[in-house]
Amino acid sequence: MTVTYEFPRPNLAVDCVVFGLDEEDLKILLIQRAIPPFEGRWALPGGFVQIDETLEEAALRELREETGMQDLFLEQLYTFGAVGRDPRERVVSVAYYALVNLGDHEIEAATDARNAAWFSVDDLPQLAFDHTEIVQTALKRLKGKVIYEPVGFELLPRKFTLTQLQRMYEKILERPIDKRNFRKKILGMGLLQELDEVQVDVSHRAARLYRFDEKKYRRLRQRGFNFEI
Amino acid sequence: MTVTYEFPRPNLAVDCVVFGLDEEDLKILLIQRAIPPFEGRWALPGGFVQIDETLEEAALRELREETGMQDLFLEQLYTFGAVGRDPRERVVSVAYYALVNLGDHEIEAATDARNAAWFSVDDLPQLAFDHTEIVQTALKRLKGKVIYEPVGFELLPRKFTLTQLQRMYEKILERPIDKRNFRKKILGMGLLQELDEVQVDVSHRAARLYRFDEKKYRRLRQRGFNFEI
DNA sequence: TTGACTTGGTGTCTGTTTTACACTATCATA
DNA sequence: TATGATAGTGTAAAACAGACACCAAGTCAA
Repeated sequence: MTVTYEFPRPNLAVDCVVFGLDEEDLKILLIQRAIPPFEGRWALPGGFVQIDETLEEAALRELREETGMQDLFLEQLYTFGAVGRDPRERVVSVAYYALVNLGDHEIEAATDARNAAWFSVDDLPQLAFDHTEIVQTALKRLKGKVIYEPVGFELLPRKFTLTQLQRMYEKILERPIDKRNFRKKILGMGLLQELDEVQVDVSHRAARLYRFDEKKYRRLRQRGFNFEI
Repeated sequence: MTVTYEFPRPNLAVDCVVFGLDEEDLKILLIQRAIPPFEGRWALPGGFVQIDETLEEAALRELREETGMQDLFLEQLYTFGAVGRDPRERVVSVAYYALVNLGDHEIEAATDARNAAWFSVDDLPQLAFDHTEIVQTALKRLKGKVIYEPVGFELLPRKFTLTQLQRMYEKILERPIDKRNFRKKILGMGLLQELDEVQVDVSHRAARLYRFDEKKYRRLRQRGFNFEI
């Protein structure tokens, strides 16, 4: 099955920057390419957009096919259209990004991918295509976004401690935050629900657990509340 | 000359939201379509991306061809990829936006456009395709951006009064701003160069003229200075 | 069982920023 | 020379941001 057009068209692709967080680092999900070009090289999960699916559908499909990941919230990042970014032919790629909790998702390599794995953002391998630039753009955007929207909760497990939350902000913003000021501010926003539970299996005083109260968030957001950190 | 591909491909387009400002209103540049679909309907300037040009080059070319506008700074806005957004066939469109001073640019309708004209953003005609959605997205972005970057100067003539500057912020942000606080803040940033000139031909006390000092802006920006309004 | 270690949890003070607010100055024109 | 239009200016109060240090609770090992 082939198609004929009057003028040549760029091929249209999507790429996904999926962020995760563990105790150590902010991480990104990469796949190892099983086919040329850049066979064997690590790359962002992604692929070509089919004629009858939206861009976001394409991104979700490729993520599922290549990494087994499902049900995540994608946000559009930027569209990369440099003429030589793919050595085969003209490819324009719409990049998306997502935040996930590492524990919630089992990854599994599949179609077109030899392997899928998490890499610390400050220790990435050499990437295929212009994917290093895409990752840089995503990091910048995440950093910019986390300041004025409580967006990072998706990186944490549903129940978390204030210290975990603070570490997350410190990792994304790449600067230390004062513990007392942070707690004052974040509790003052009224977005956290204090639970009657504490950490278990820790070899020191157990910290209280909290969870993100999405209802309160939506209420406050509607009123134009300011979530700056 | 035709081309044949193994799989169908979306057609790739660009669209431009060009903002301008006059004494009355924030405006947007529209063209009246000379060809179907939506013949005669007003639409954003834009068109298909050629195989050997970048997205931004395509946007600049279309602007020049359709409106005569040249030499403007485009910033990528968002990529619109809904499946039925163009009635003819699948078209994915990368939207750009720009700010210009109305006085600096003569517009002239050309290729594919019957006419080109400025429309007040709160009195737009019915637009072709999903262009109303694109305009809404651009307005939201402009509003978000103007708060933390001194971006609006491009909307004003090179020499302007503080009142003109304040009116611009009020029009974009859609809220009144206190005159004294505004002046304190904006002068405190050190981005404005006070000129030895005042308005002429006004039937009241003439206001001092200022201009935007791009050098100072770049210096401050490098140091991570905060330009919040 | 006690002491050392680890992380949790808390309040105050100070300087800065933001906001609210009203009158005089200058110029043109009638 | 009076009127009308816009320019230009300062202060006080409140809110916010940032710096800073110690005790509490639990685990573990001697």
